[in-house]
Amino acid sequence: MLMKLFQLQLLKTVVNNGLNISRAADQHFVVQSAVSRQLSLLEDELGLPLFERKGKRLIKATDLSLAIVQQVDSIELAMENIRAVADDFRDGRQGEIRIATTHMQAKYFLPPVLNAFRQRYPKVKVNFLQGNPGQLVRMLHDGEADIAVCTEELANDEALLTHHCYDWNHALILPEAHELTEGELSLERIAQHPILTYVLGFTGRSKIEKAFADMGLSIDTSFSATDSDVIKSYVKLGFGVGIIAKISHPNPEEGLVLRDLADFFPESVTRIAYMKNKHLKNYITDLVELLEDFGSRLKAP
Amino acid sequence: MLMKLFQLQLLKTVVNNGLNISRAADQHFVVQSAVSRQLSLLEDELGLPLFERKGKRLIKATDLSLAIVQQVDSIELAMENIRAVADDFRDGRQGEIRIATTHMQAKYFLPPVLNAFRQRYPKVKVNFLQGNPGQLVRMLHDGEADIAVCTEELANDEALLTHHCYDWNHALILPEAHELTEGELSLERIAQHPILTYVLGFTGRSKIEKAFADMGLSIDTSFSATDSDVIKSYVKLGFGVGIIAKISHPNPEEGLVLRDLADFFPESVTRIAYMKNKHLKNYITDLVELLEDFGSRLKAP
DNA sequence: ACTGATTACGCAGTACGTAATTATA
DNA sequence: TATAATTACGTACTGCGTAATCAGT
Repeated sequence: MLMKLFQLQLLKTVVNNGLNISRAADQHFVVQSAVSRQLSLLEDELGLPLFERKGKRLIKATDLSLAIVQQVDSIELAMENIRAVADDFRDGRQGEIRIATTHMQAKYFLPPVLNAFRQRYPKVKVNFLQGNPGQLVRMLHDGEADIAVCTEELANDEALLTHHCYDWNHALILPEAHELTEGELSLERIAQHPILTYVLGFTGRSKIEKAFADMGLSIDTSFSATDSDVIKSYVKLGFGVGIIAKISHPNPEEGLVLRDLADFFPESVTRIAYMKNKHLKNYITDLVELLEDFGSRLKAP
Repeated sequence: MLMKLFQLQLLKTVVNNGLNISRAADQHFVVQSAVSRQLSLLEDELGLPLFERKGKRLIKATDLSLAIVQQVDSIELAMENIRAVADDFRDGRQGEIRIATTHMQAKYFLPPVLNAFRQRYPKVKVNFLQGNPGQLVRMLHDGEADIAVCTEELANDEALLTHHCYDWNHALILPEAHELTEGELSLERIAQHPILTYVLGFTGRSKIEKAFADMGLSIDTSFSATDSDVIKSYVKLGFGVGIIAKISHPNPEEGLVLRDLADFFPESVTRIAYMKNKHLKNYITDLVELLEDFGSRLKAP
């Protein structure tokens, strides 16, 4: 086991920085020559090249390098786990939690949950990382976030463990006095108006598309946002009718009318996810439980 | 990440050697004081004790230590994987393979498979590690073996990946001129004789016990062995009737009679197993395929 | 010319070994 | 008294930084 962990980490950083040794050196707070030397030593020990070179320029990472980088990920995770366990034992009531989530969850679902959490763990720092579901998954993989809360994508990733949180439905949000505020609703009627909803990859957008397509209806979705509030604002301004998560309009609001669309789109499921092999600090485990509790209580009256 | 890998490995060795620092030091080819110092430094860094001490004696590993040891396992696996991948790239046609298996597989199923394997990879060294199924699983976990081939236990272990290999049945092995060589067989008739079969935990022994118990029959199993050959020898000497895997008596043999017992005991399944996160060298992957091929061909005439 | 990788050399810090010290069984 | 862990001290080695060199764009 002469192979040093630091050498492996350097390799990872080089590979993840476009094969630029200088940049990698900066990130590890050492000079280029040091990195160059360590990588040479590693190559010597393995008896194989880590890069395809053109003179002194690195052209391409070998398959070996890529395989090593994967293993380094797992090693670094284990190292972080050790630190996390130690933190738990030192003082399980303080620390930090990084929650990757979407705007909708952060604004409409999480506030009461985090309020309860904060009462139990007043010393834990809570950080939000926002992004689309694809980005959230990446954040988990890269160790930038501890847990993710969102609606799509999470279920299909082998490396993730997920918990069910809550089910929700879409709703129509209309300007006051819009013709759709009256009478029986139908996808046909809705399709005749410009539709304001979430950007692709977000909070159930795919289900909306599909429902209209299945009925052979084409819709005008020239306006989309990641964010229910933005959608509501433009609905108010008369840009069209909004389709948003029902829970993102909890209270009646001046100038807006909400109508349920549960009959037209399938239920969406919000889930909690984290990396399978990651050690969850005790307060994170507790937060996951809180999320499940609050989630299941949403259904009940 | 000041935490050094070597420190963590020392900790693991100490924990796995009854908290004896001196012994751990020997295993790593350093002196006691060095280990003692490194562990102190690790404790300082983590800010927590790794052991409960009574004066200068180590009494007990803390939960923290145990958690660390787990993570170290995963780190060491990753390191070995890196070496394995490198070996593959250097020369994928040579190396070593350590097969953990039982006597029955080693003697009656594996020979033709390994013959085929040897022709493809003449330079690969093949090592057998024999043991009972429980030991085989431990060998996989501890990295002493690359793959295991056996009948029981393998299916329930979360950390293992398994492949189906082949199904087999039990058979009765009798001395010539035994009364059971004639007439219709039944568990009742068999139960009237002393039964020679495998020791507990082996090759379907549990299924034998159960079949008799389900019929309310008690059997005399005062003699048992891990090994079909031993059983056969004693059957020949008139110690009783043998129940063995049918495939461990492929050819007629002077003084012995074989009768099928497929109707009385459920089929047993032989499986191939290896650690989920382990990198399999290409020739190991090939061997697994060979095992599956030969296994599936057993059924066909 | 300039960016970026490799090689050469002196220096500092880390970790080992020897040995003395302390504590338990 | 014997075994085993901790502490003290001198030494060797590993790996950094500075700087010079070399190779592409």
